[in-house]
Parts: sequence; C-alpha cells; structure tokens
Amino acid sequence: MTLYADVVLPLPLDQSFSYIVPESAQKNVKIGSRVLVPLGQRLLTGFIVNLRKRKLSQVLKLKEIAEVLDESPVFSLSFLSFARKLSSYYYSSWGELLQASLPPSFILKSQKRVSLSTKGKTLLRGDELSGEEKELLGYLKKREYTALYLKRKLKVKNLSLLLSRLEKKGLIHIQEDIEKIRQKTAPKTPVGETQLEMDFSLDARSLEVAGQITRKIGDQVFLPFYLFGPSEKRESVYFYLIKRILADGRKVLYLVPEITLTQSLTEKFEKRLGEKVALLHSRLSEKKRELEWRKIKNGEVDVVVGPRSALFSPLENLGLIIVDEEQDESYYQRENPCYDARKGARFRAKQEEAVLVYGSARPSVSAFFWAKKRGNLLSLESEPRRRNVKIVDDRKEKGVISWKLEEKIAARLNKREPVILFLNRRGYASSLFCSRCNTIPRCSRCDIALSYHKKEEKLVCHYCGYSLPKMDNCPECGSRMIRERGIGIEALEEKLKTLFPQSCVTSFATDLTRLEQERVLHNFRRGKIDILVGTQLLAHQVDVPPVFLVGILFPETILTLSDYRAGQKTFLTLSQMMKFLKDDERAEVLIQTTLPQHFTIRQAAFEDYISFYKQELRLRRLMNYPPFSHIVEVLFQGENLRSVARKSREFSEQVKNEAGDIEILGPALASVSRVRGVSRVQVVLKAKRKKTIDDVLVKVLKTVKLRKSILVYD
DNA sequence: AGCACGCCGACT
DNA sequence: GTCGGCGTGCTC
Repeated sequence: MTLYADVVLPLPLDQSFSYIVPESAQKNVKIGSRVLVPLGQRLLTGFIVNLRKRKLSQVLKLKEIAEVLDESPVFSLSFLSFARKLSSYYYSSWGELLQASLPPSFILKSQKRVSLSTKGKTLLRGDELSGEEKELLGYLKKREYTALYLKRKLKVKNLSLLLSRLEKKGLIHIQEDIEKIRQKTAPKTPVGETQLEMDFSLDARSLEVAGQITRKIGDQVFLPFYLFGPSEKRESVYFYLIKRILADGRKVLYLVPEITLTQSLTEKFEKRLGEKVALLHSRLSEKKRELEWRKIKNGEVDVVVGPRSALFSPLENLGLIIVDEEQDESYYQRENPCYDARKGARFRAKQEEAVLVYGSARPSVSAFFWAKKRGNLLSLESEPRRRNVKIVDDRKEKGVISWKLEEKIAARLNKREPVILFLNRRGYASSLFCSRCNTIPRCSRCDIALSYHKKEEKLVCHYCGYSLPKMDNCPECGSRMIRERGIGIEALEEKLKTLFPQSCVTSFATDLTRLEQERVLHNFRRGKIDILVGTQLLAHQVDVPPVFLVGILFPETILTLSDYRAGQKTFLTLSQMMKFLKDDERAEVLIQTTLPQHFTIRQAAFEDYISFYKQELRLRRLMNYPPFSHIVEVLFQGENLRSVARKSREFSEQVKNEAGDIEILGPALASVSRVRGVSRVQVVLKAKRKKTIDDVLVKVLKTVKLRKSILVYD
C-alpha cells in the first residue's frame, strides 16, 4: 500500500505539498521529520506535517520523496501545531517558521555545478557567442563553478535562463548535487551534579507573589501571569519559579531582549543553575548553534536562555516560559518570517500547558491592560525613588547645549565625575540645504535626506548606507551657501570639545564597528572618558557604570513619528536612558526639550508608569487603537511605484467589498516611501476583533500577488 | 521563492 | 527576424 506525506516547504506559501513515501522508507517515516523533495526543477528540504493512506486528489500526479533525512523527527507534534498557530496569526509561512527553528545546517539545498563541455571549449575560440555567453564560458575555462558563485561574480540579470540556454546548446554541463551534512550526533556531555547557588532571598511580597503562582502549578494547565516590578525583584521570583519547575522535572524557557545577552548574564545563569543551561543567540557560530540545538533536543538541557529566536528551541516537557522585559520591541521580528515572540510564548505555553510569566517594570500598554483585565497581574512593590530631574525648555535657549546643562556638566567635570549625554541622532547634521535655492541633497535610492557626517566628510543615507563626499557647492544652483540642519551627536561632541577643551569627549553610535564600540565602553568603565555622548544604541547597552549626571537632549524626536505607539516608545526610551543615573540622591537628570509640558516626557522624567499608562490608555481608547482593536499593516513593495500603487488599490478595494467591521486606512505611501529603490505603499486595517480581519485578509491575499510584508499589532 | 512560459519592443 | 525585457502563474 502506498503512503502519502504532506510536506511544508520553506517558501512564502500558505500550503503544503503531497508526496509519495518511497517503499523503502515506509516503515520509518514519521511526522516532524525532514525530507528532501523535488519541487519543479529544484530539490528542497521540507517537513512532514501529516501522513495519510489515501491521496487527497485523484487528478494530481504525485512525485516521490527523494530522501527522508531524519530517523527521529526534528519536530514534535505539539511543536508543529504551535508553529502553525503562530504562523497563521502573523500571516507568515509555516515552512519558513519551521526552517527558522532549526540550525541553518539542517536545511539542505541543491547546488548546481556548471562546467564547460568539449563543444563549449571549441566554440569559445570562435566568434558566434554573445557578450555574456562569452564571459560565462571564459570563467569556466579553468575550472567548474557553482551557479551561486557565478551569479555573484557575473552581473547577469537572469543567470538561470542563460545557463539553461547554454545547456540546451550543449556548451556546458550542469550537475545538481546536494551538500551533505555531517550527521554527527552531539557527544553526550556528562550531566554532573552541579553546586547551585540556591539562596534566593525573597522579601515578603515577592514570596507571596511567587506563592500565588506556585500554588496553581501542578494541574497541567496553561497559567499566564504578569509580574510588574523592578528587575532585581522579578529576577528573584523567576529563579524561585525555575527551581520549582525543575524540581517537577519540567523544563524552562527564559526569553530576554536581544541586547541583554552579555557575558554577565551567562555567568549569572551558570552560577545559579549550573551546567544544564543553554544559551542561544544569533551571534553563535553555525557549529555551536547546531551543538546547542542537539543538546537541547537530547534533553540534556533544563533551561534555555535566549532572545526571541530561542522561542523555537526544541525543549520537550516545557513547564515554564519567562518573557522578561516584555515591553522590549526586539521581541518582534519584522523580517520574514514575521512573528512576535511575546505572543509566540503565549501560544507555546498554551500548547504545552505551561506557566507563562511576562515581566517588566514598564509593561507595554496592551500587555498591562490585558493582565489587569484577565486578573493575572502580580505587582511587586518598588520603593518610590525621588530623583532630581530638571526639564529645560529648549525654546528659550540659543545653542545646542542649554546654559543650565553646560553649568551642570562643568560642575561634574570639576569633581572629576563622568557625564553621559543622550541625543538620538547620528552624524553631524540630519541634512544639508542650500540657503539660496533650498535644495536638500537626498538619497537617489531612498526617499530620505542624506545625513551629514563631518568626521568622514560624507553625506550618508541612514536607510541604505549609500554615501557620497560632502559637496562645497549646491548641486543645483552652484552657490556656496550650504547650511546644516538638525543637530546630530557629532555636532554635540564638537560643541562639548570647545566648551570643555580639557576633557575627553567621545561619542557612541552605530557608525562605530562592534570592536570600536567595545573599546569606547571599556575606556568609559576605566574612567578614561569624561563625557560620553550616545544615541539610542548607548541606551541599549548594559554594564555601563552609572553616573551622577545624565543629560537627555530632544527626547521628543520619537514623538513625532506617525505610529500609535510613539508615546510608549518615547516613554520607554527616556526610562531606559534614566537607568544610567547613579542610585544616589545627589545624582541628577537634565532633560532638554522643546516640549517641556508634554505629558509623556514628564511622566517618564518622574518615572510615573501608572499615570503614563492611564493617559496612554485613554488615548488609545479614544482613537480605537490596541488594546481596543487589532491593527494589521500590509506593506506592498516593488520596483515601480505604478504597479505597487495599482495592486495596493486593488487590494483595499477588495477588502472594502468584503465589508465586515474593518476600518481601512490608505493605501498611502509608507513614511519612507522608497528604500533601496523599492517603493513602499501601505494599507492599514483596523478592527475590534482580529478574526474579522483574518477572514477577509485570507481571502483577499490569495488574489493579490505582489511582494508584501504584513505586520500585526495588538 | 524560483523557475518556466508567453507576450511585447529594439536591435543585428 | 531574434534577443531579452518583465508580467503571470505554478510548483505535489
């Protein structure tokens, strides 16, 4: 009897493909295994998601699975179902999500090797070949190459067409092979008894909270909680819970924001939890990642710590998922496959009937709202801190640095105390302009003004990286009256150097390489830097020694974004910057802004999360933004604006026809309407219930075909 | 996503 | 008359 397998492939498609299971493999195939299957001209690595005895369609001619790659499945049934749910929630492809869950080396791809035939060799000497044919064959004279290599080396637009033409003419040979992976199993690391640091001192309230959670553990049900409180207290509750779950023989997944992944965290976990902790992150080498994956799969690991991608680690018997710093946007993956690891954690915890704990001192508005509403909010008290915060009205100031800030800096420098300043704008000036004809140099591939970087004497596009030397004359009218607009950190650094010539001033931004960044931080820790000026990148660093004076310049830049979360982002960024302040009553923050009365800035300044939340929630309710609605943003992308515009209009028309209670915004040009030569048009859908959008979108997306990405907010 | 097919303009 | 551009549609 024939056996059929439903296979999903890592392609942006919402469907599976059926294949015949070869006779020889029938006994051993299992759902969740990787297979090599032919699709069109290619061989792809897919995943079996179902096995059946009867074929689904009588008309379709099925192909056979080329090879079953696993003896034991890489995915469990529950993992498959979790990934399926996550992918459909975010309109991403199941197969792509599954692919992302495995170490890259687990995905085999066919490789085309191209070599010159004897006929090709003789023809190469003649004159009957076109330019690009000659170029290609010329390459192959010495040795054979892979198609991928040739594609990169030659700048031929349609290489596959050229290759198949030449093959038909008999000038080249194309051989297709699969790169074999080493099927080495990870050596079992001896699981020794580790001396754990188990003395987690919990204060009365933390113990009470931990008790509220642990009392409910045991009946194998999905248990969600939100832990609201300062990080040290959250952490001790986490460790208490981890201990408890491990004692039950279940495993733990601990998610942290991308940037928190530092040496210190690794050490802390190893000290507290011993060797059975695996750390996963994107900077691990391919080999190391594979090794860690196998260790987890083999059940040798009890706790996995990592950023959003760790959500997919192959832990079985999962009892607890922690999502710390829940408000952090790095949990949202915006590249395909798109997903939000916070929501993903919820799906997975539900699937595994595990405890789910979100934690933050400054929760995202939506999560806090739902935690309150669902009654699973647990508050850990935090002592209100009185901090010296001064808000300076910049509209009354002349220079970049207000005299108040200058005075404060001078006072600190006199005491030989370092200062940190934040300004969230890279470069020297956000743009140049000609004061005679008002021309602004813009990027040729993006719809954005070029930033002026003085150190390199360059104009740089912050979207695509394109740069050109700074011009002295206006490219339009030739006048020499080129001016700068918008102060960046280079300008701030320059100004500080003239104000405080004795001091060491250094700036910290993405312009620096990782190594240079490391060096700056190192120097700062050793007290070699008096004034450190940074962008948001600096705000994301951990292990920066706190200082007595933090200056925050123009935090309102984010507020002007056309994003319903602009308020939340501003609040969070400001809060993050204020963390660099020493916990000392003499320490002070100075916020220099053109919006000194703005409530978000004031609430952040005075660390008043609750009133920020109330204000923000009121606004969201008024505007029908999440958590009171669901927003799905569809971004259409394409080389020429005409077709992108046409498709997006067709799309929104169809959505309108499907009616439902959907609010449609757009189509409109995205805030940056062109990036790297690709035009972007967006349509935003808003509805009370997500299902309302889903029902319509699933139908409409089948008919509108164009490169697009879909972002879901709730 | 890739790849084939098919229909148009512009070049030997 | 062919090449090669891209728009459309399919892949078990």
